[in-house]
Amino acid sequence: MPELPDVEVYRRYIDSTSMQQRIDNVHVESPSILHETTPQALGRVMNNEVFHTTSRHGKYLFVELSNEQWLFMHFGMSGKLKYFKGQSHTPDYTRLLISFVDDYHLAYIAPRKLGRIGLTDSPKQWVENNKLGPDVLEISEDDFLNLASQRRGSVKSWLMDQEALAGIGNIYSDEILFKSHLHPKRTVNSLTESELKQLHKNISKVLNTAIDADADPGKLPSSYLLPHRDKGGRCPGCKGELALIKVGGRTAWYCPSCQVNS
DNA sequence: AGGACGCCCTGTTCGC
DNA sequence: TGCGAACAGGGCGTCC
Repeated sequence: MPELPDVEVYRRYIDSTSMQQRIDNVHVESPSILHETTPQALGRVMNNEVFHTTSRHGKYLFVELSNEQWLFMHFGMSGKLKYFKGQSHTPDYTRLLISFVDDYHLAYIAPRKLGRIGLTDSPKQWVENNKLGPDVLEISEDDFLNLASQRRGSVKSWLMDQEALAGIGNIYSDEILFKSHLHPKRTVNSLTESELKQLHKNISKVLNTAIDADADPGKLPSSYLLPHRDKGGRCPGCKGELALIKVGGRTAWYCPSCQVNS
């Protein structure tokens, strides 16, 4: 589930818990989550350093160490973080445990080991090498319109394509399309300029609202789709039953009355 | 280019 | 009740 809002909440969590503490151990429980590095290299680079700054691009979280190397984390479908005291309290499914002095720890938890973790000396370069599109909260209206003009296919697939726009996943694409009254299968080239401008505004509104709600769907306004996005769920607007289709191999929930494919 | 699919991985939910 | 199948989610690779 971790999409841009979740990752931004994790970034702030690290900022408020884990900065400026000497790292005295790095334990990799599941080496398969490492991307182009090894447990030994991770330990060598991180031991005796401290976290300096954090940043985020799309669904990727970057943490700068005091030696100017960066740790990056991606959370796959089930990843999260937990900061705690006392190693005996290590959560289940901890795949990476970063231990600070005085028995404080930061756990990277991922029941489904689909996330990945690695090192880079430049987040900017890393984003380029991995062909990530612009962070979707940073993109201007003009650039958004320009990107749309180069795109065909369904609007939902476009929003979720990390090479096109970085940060939106399945859950929040549904929410953004609901707020924009757009059917998930509407083609990008069929969208009017005014629909695109509205879509661009709604991306920021929805994602920022989610961040303010700690990326907890239960804390979102009941006028949002997500609290109702389940079997038997009803549209908070017209009260009609929500529908379920596959778009790009993903489950898309939408309101067939409020989001018409025309 | 983009859609359809399978795969990764595992806890949870569904169907018989 | 109990079992296995299907599903969820993000990303990547392959085929068309």
